[in-house]
Amino acid sequence: MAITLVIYEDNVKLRESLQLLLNVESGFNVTGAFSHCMDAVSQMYGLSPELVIMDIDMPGMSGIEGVKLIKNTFPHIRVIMYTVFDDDTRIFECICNGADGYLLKNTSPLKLIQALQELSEGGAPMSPFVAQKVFAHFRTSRISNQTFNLTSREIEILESLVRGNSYKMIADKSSITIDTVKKHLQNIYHKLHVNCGTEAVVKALQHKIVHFE
Amino acid sequence: MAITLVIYEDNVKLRESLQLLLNVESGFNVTGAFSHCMDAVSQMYGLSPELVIMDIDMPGMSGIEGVKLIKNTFPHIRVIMYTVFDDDTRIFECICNGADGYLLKNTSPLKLIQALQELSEGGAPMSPFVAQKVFAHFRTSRISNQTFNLTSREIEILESLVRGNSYKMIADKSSITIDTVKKHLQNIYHKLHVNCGTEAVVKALQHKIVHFE
DNA sequence: CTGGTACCTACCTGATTGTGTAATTGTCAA
DNA sequence: TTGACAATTACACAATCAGGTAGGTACCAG
Repeated sequence: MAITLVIYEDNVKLRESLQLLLNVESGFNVTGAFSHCMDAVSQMYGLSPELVIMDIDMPGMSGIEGVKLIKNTFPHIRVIMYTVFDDDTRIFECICNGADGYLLKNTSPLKLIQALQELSEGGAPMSPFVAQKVFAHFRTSRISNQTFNLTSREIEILESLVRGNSYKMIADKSSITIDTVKKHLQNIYHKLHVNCGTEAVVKALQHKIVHFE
Repeated sequence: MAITLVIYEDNVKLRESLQLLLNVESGFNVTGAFSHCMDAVSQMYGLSPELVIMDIDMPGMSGIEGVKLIKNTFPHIRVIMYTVFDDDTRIFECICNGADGYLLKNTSPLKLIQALQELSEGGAPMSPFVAQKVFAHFRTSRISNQTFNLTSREIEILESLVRGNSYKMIADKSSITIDTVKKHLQNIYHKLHVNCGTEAVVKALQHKIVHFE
């Protein structure tokens, strides 16, 4: 069962090369290849491919807009960016717009094929350079939770609170009594310099002591 | 030129399997395999491998601590997590501590080898499930505030709640009675499909209905 | 003008949350 | 071994929160 895909790439030569490469490669079936993504919605509707390869620099509408257009209406279609641009701004904008992968154009044909395979399996293939930037982003956006000196047990309780559990539910999940939960939260509130659960939740999320689901 | 690597994994069978697999595979050379990472610093100093495979659940010191230990002193050594844990907290903590990749233990030997190759080339190999979580982290603002249809008054009340105000304080600030505040919040909870203030706060921040100060 | 919606108020009831004090156990380091 | 600290439990009291019910005003669209 071949994986169907559509290509958006304004460079004719590259577009035709990709099309040829992937159609020769067993396992893929290029059902469409276009020089711009302004008609992406109707094209997705007509072709309903599994994957989309999206260039950024195209006439009329950029691929950054294109990926948003596609993912807003067809969130199940997996879109990978394929571009020469490796700056933070474009990378993060594409990911925020729903891109599922990000390949630089210096990628070898073999790696490209591996990436598309990975993409169809639910992965998020990235060129090494891009992957580094993505990981680096996590390490900078972190205001060490060390400053609050919460114990692991306290973090557990706090996380439970953030997940929307009541004292009673926290008690059950952590196999302790409700009074102990109260005590822990009291200590947590002091350590976080807050006065109630609501504030504690905000602070926990803000300082990434606990993450969104 | 074989890629040198060290394995930290407390399960004897798995550790020996990995060692065997990777030593047979041309291109790799396992120069060390240990059941805990408490002596990682001296081991890194002695063996100076290019890559490290790090389990999380190990006696004494967890791999989460281990990766921090290694990366703090040897930032050039590339460390990939290899674990059964797929929760947000552990994943993000490992990345923040400097992990360069994150593989789940259900990964096939072939994929493992590909991942190690990718790791040594500067990439950040991740299991598909992990990759999705990492990408999802960038997209917290994608769900439109419109979907909840909160009125401006309700957003005002909700924001006040997020800022840590009690019902009474909200009532004062918005110049309404405490009973009205309750009624508004009741409506807000219904619209957000939550059952308490804590959950409402999380949802408000997650979907950027209200922003951090 | 009638219905829908946002907004506001009030009251009642029960559950939950937050604070204080006090005590026990285990671990770890000086 | 003593002291510090994490984790635990308990009880009591006050404050706050959440649900339900029942109304009232104002404004806008059919």
